[in-house]
Amino acid sequence: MRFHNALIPTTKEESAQAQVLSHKLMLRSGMVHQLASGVYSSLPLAARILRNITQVVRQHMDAVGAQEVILPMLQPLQLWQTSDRLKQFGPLLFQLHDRKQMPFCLGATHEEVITVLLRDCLRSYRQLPMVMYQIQTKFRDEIRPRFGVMRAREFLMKDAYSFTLTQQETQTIYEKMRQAYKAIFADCGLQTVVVDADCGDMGGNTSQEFHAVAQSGEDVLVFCPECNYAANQDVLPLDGTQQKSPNDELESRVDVPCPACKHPSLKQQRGIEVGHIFDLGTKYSLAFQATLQDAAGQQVPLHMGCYGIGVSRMMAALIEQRGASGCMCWPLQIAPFHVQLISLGNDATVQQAADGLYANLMRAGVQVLYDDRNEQAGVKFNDADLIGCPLRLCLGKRAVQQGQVEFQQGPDFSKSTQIALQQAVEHVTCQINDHQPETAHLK
RNA sequence: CGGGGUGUAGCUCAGUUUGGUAGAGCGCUUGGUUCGGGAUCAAGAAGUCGUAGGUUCAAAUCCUGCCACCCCGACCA
Repeated sequence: MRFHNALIPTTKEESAQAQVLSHKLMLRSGMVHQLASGVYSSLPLAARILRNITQVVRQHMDAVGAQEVILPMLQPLQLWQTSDRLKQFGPLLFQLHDRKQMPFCLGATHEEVITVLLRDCLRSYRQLPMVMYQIQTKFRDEIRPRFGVMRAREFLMKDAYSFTLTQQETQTIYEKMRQAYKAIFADCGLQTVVVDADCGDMGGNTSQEFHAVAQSGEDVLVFCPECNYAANQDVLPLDGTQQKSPNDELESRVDVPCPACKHPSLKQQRGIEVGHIFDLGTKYSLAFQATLQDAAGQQVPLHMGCYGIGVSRMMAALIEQRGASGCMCWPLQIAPFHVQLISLGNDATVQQAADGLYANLMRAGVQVLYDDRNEQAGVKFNDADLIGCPLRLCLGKRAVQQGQVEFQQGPDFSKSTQIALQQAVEHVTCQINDHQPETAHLK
């Protein structure tokens, strides 16, 4: 993509609206544009990043045998009455009416829809287990949208639902999904931890959350320094005197005994919830009479699990973990472009060389953002820092005369190496092909 | 929903106290000099001052209602 006619409206000044790093950086780098509170357009950079994240998600979901579907965003409100969720979830739903005054809502989540679908379409228990997933926009009229796409009213989510005949089978799939989730976050270069969580409005028995550890996180997590107990602080019984939030420090502690090993205090950290998995039990299958005959000829309600990933929130979480004021470096597999190619000055030979290199990179299948604008070096470098492509190629007059190009690799762009112009494409493709997804630390 | 704050050019803001014909910087357009970390000179375009009503000879400025957005709390991926 050539920069001069790309929709990448970077800005020198910071928006007054943004408070957290990821929001500031997304606005400054021209990734997103706010249309209303909690409602954002994704510009080309963000769209490409989201596409890359969803690609990783699809790979892992397909690998565990989940089947991709597309469920309706428009849902009859009646479904939510049937599942008895209208009371708790009602205010969160965007509700509307069709021309006959039938009440509808925009999909905030899809347990009801998927249960009805599988109830009507499953023929035999022999088809089980079955796992369905979709990647779709969700609508929630959040009490308080904030921090840009971090808590938006319209956001991109991957939601999956599993159906089995027994609780044990659900447990097996739950564990498979847990492993898949770890792999997804690791492949995306996001450092996450898994903690025990509250089931909330979803209902069901067990649930665990995946958190990207970050100081700007909205959740407080607790960890036992002795055993491997880890939980969202919400599930701990705290009295008013105990310190609820870990102030400004990255880590702090709370004097509550570990529920697992009775160690007298727990470590606290903040996290951004990027994934949540639930064992739903039979709550929805009972409500919608989603049953099948088992081998003994008995009608039994299906056991369900559900598994969500906040795709657009992951994008923000990556910036929180990897960004700094005015600069970012995306993991190669998620980056909007592999390479940012920068031509410096308006010398004709430089431009010619850069045009040629751009064409060759494109031909080799490299995703490249070519800054072909007639701008000062400083402008181009600053924009490159903001956009955060992990590889950078820089062509100046001196280098071109010597048949060389400057190569840089994030996150430390202060170092650079000179490589022969002729070898540049090969060098870059090697970097891309040899790249191993960064393995994030997992608990 | 309660508490706090902000709405003036595409963006960041001044001007509001004390009413008197709309300002700056950045960005944008045209031309010149520059060209490896947001350069510079000259000329220019751009605003129903969130919105509706009121007070007044006169309102961005004073009064009332409404709306939007941001921040602090309960909710969630």
